[in-house]
Amino acid sequence: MSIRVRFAPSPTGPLHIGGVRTALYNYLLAKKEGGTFILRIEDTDQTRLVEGAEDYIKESLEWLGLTPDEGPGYGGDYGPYRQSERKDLYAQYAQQMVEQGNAYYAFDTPDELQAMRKEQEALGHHSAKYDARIRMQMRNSLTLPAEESDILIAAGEGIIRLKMPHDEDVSFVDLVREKVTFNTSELDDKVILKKDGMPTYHLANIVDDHLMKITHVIRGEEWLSSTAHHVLMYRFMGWEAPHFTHLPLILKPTGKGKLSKRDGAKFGFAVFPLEWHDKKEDVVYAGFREDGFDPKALLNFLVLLGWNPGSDEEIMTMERMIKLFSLSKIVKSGARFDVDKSSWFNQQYLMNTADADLLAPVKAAMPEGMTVEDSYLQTVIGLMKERVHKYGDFYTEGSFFFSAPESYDDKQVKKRYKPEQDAHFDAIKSMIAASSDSATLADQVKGYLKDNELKMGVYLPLLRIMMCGALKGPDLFDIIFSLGKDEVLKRYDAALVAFKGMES
RNA sequence: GGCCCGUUCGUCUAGGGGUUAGGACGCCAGGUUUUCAUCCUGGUAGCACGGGUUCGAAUCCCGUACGGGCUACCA
Repeated sequence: MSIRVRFAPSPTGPLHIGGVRTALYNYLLAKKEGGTFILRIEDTDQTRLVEGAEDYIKESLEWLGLTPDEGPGYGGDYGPYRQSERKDLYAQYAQQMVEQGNAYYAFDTPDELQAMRKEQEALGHHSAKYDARIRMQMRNSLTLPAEESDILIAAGEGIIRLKMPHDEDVSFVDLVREKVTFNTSELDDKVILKKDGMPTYHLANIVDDHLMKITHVIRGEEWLSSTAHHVLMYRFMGWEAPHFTHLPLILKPTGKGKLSKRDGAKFGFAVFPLEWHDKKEDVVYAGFREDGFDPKALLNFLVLLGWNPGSDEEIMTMERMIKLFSLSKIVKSGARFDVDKSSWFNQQYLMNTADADLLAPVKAAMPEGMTVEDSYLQTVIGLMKERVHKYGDFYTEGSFFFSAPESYDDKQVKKRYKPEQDAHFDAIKSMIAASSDSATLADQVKGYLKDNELKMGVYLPLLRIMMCGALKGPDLFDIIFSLGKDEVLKRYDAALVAFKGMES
């Protein structure tokens, strides 16, 4: 049977980086095995829906290149792929479990539940669960006379809870952790069908995974504790459960807790693939795209956060990741997000990509109001790409390619510049004015310096500062030829004036 | 608190009874360069702790500590 996996986010906000990695692992397994990668929108909590979140999720997946084979807007034979549109499907299964004695109706109001928890707390039971010990004290179809429950059910007052069996070990195999066991007496009677007729995650999940013929569930570790409930439900329904794989969480750089929404601003990096404007909070959360990352580099960085190919190979294309991916090499422990390494991956990507392929994304990162010719920009890309980490860096680190320096490294100038050098600089200037190509000019200038017993370490750095403002950047003569003679001579004159103003 | 999961350089990880505990990021030093970056060479730094099992434990077992997750009519 061919593999079918799903990525099932909830549209309650932007997709975060942990979700991106979950999507990636699902995608990789599907592609490796010639299977199907499905996007399912888990929007069963109508109160937490956020406008634009579903579109954001899709746009993110598209940007990353993790395009679903099936999903809302992507077609597929197992739709609809939005749980809210499948609402009518779920009740019958919950109903079936009630009839089988595996579930029951409960009528407790939120107030009553809260009162129960308070009461239990007072008795010393920390965060009490609605479980076998408690359920006979509550208002439900197990405790109320049948006629009374029937009336309440008919009036739409009931919700459906799973009835956990008494003292039974439920085990399942997690492909990363091997065997995991829970005892049902530790498990609560989870709500599976809510008052509004919507299923909770647990019901919707197993029903849809079954109906959509999902073979492998790959999700975050936060779901590990409820997996026993899911396994039990598969058993109640007489369905075969899929294989489970729980992914270690991505932690804050401090290692304290899982990475969350606000950590980006706190630690200085994006936690979302795309920038997200939270209208409710009126906050803009940074995105990797807007920060100048290439999605391929991001994915390469993420795939190694919790998985390895079993070798020292680190720089991988998507094809390579697909080829090498395997669930058995997924790591068990949580991984911290390392900003430095993420930007190293992006730099590696830049260095290994052809200038022409970099043109479009670099253009996209261009500051507002700037206009640059493609051919020139491509030259700059070629000269700068091993010196930058992100797309925007071409304009900041390489600002001198686009405008004359606004200031000069005066410390370095003072160290080297003397007015007596002016005559030699004039000679160099005329060489530039007469030059026709970079290599020849370099030879001429260096030859001149040698012939006159002048130090390269004095004149060349000064010439560079005239062009760039500081001692950094690509080959000096390449810069000169990229800028063009007019611009070079203009900068030359302006710099010399500035240099003279500095010494004194 | 309870249950579940985890713990190898600062970080990401390899190694799963006998290894000088390997690689990558970062950092440091040297080389290359007019400079920066790249590149090359070298260095820094780690098996959480305590008991067992064993001729031998980073590796297997138990305990402890620490960390994480879950503990909603949220996902």
